[in-house]
Amino acid sequence: MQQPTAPELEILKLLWQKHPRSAREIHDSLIEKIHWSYSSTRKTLERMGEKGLVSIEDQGNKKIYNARVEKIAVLAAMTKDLAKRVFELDSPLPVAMFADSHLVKDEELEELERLLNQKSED
Amino acid sequence: MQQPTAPELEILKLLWQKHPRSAREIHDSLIEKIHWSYSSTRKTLERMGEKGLVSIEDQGNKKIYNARVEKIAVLAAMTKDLAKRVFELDSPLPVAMFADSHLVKDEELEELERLLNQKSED
DNA sequence: GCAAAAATGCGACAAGTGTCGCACGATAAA
DNA sequence: TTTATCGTGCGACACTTGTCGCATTTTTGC
Repeated sequence: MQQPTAPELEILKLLWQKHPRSAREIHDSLIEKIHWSYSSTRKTLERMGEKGLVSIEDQGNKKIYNARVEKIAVLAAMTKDLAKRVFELDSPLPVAMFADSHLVKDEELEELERLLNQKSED
Repeated sequence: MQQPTAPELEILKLLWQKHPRSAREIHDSLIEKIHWSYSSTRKTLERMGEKGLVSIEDQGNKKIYNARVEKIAVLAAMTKDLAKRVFELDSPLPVAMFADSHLVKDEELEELERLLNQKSED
């Protein structure tokens, strides 16, 4: 799975909270974290579509965006990348570490653990 | 501190093991992990010099390279980036997580912990 | 029905990165 | 000293990413 860049991740976080959303809605929520123009939000969304990170649907003449990658899967992949590529760890990191993240709900911890333990293809 | 890219990190890991080294030596060790040409190793080294990741010294007519950023500092920065940017965690991650990494010696755990606990400037 | 506001479709540009290749001076081996 | 090798200095090119702007088409509030 393609790893999202920093701004892309912020957009995904929004969509994970609630989707679908329009570019305008995403932009308005995003603006607090990323100070850039509406054009930048749109272009980033377009590129995320190309990468498969979001799906783009036409609703009449408007477009609406949905996250196309799963939250826990992305978080797990990024974590495993750090563990493996940076720390060269072979054993999986404990989920406990991330239990405090408000991004991860209790019910999701199990899934995160499962994914963390799963050996990834390099 | 500039975060190293993936290939840059591999080079740093080599230098942290033993430096200074020549471009040739680095390349020969690196080739097992990264399959690219000697030119690529050299260019990457050159760019790392510009970024301040390595220092480049002339020894006679040859050049030798030294890591210019500290191992534990880099590892801590990358870890904190994940915790904060990805998981939006405020409390620091426990060092225990990385105790198994062969990159981190026991004596270094303390320093890593100190750095992990240190709030970073965003 | 029309003008203002919003959404789209694109194109653009600079910076950063991955990845080479080539020409030239320095060195070491024959 | 002549040559084969090695190291260095650069330039180059394609792609990705950050970040916009503009011209058109739609939508919508009088």
